[in-house]
Amino acid sequence: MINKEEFRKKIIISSGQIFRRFGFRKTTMDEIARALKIGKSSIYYYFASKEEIFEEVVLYEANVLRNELTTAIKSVESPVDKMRNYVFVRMKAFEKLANYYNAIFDKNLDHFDFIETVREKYDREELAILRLILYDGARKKVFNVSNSEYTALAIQTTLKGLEVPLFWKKKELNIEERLNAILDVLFYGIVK
Amino acid sequence: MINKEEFRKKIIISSGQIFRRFGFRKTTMDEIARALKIGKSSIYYYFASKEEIFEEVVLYEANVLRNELTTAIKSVESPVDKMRNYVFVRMKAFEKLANYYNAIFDKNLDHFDFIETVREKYDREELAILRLILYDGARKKVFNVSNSEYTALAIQTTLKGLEVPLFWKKKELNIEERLNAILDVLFYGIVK
DNA sequence: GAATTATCGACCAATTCATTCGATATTTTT
DNA sequence: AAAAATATCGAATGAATTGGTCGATAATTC
Repeated sequence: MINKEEFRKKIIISSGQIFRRFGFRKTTMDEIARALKIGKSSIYYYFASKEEIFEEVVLYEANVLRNELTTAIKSVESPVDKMRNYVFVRMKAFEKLANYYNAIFDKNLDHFDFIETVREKYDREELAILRLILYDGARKKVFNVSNSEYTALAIQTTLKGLEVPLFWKKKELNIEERLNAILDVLFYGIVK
Repeated sequence: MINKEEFRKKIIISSGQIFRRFGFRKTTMDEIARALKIGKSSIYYYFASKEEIFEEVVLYEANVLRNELTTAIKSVESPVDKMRNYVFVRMKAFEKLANYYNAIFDKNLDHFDFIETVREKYDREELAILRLILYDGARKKVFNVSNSEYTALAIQTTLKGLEVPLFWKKKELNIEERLNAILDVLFYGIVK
């Protein structure tokens, strides 16, 4: 009916929801199998281990976010709108990310470096995107930035600042109400 | 510093958060102890078993909801406002209840009857409250109900209808957006 | 009908977990 | 300050859970 690769993806998506909800340790292979209505041993035909599934879930989820952000940027023309959209979507994504942080920090620390690598890569990409938007905006004289590199770093840091509560309380953030305030602060002094 | 009964309550509140988040099975005594910064064995000085803690958590949480609802009713005068407040608070409470349903259904089915008893009691009380408000409103001629008993049952059934999704998907309901619609439907044909 | 692909039940070793228990602090009472 | 009562904990345990293996056997493809 469907090929192996597709079924792997099916497992990734399904188990992703469980990992997100319960974290790595508290998610059992039995649960993953039950959710897919297959035998537990069948999973090992597609994946070598629980860890492998989890790592692919993280990778997959990172890609989903990447795509959402790319779409958000492409859907508008002006650099100002691009930046606004990016920040908006990225902030909305935190609510989902919150659950992944639980899953990740719950994990045995042995393979923590894998997550770190994924995150570092994501951060580098983000920085490049921000830099590009800012640079373009400066060129078109809608942004008032002298050094796109530094401003990109500043914006990213603000964005990261929103994540900090996730490390402390395992609750969703109330992004909605802060959204406009933060957007204003971010753009104050940048937009001409 | 504080007496035994107070410390029991502390345990109930603290472990309640964990139960709510992970369910009965996935909550460990170690976690409960760690959250309270005490040794695992110390818990058994206050409670006989994990089950006992859980049951008291359910009881406690039911009381919290009870109080919230009572306050919501007492804070206003007219029967119409009372009814509106009750329905509103009860609906808002679902978001919290959603987590408890997870905790409860996750539990071994052996002691399911305990939960059922608690719920039945709660339902009876709710019915009495609704009936009282309706009866009072009818007497004051602000409600157009001929049989408070039946109307109370109808309203409770609608309220319960909102819970059904909790049995299927383990997600919070988006109460907010349905709120006004449902309030309108509920009161349509009742308020004079 | 042989070869390949996919699924599964039964099993295992390792770990996790709730609970027990004796020892020892800490506080209260006498 | 001794005795009694209250409170805390580390270590141990037996039972249950869990990630993973393996051989058998379907189901599908060639």
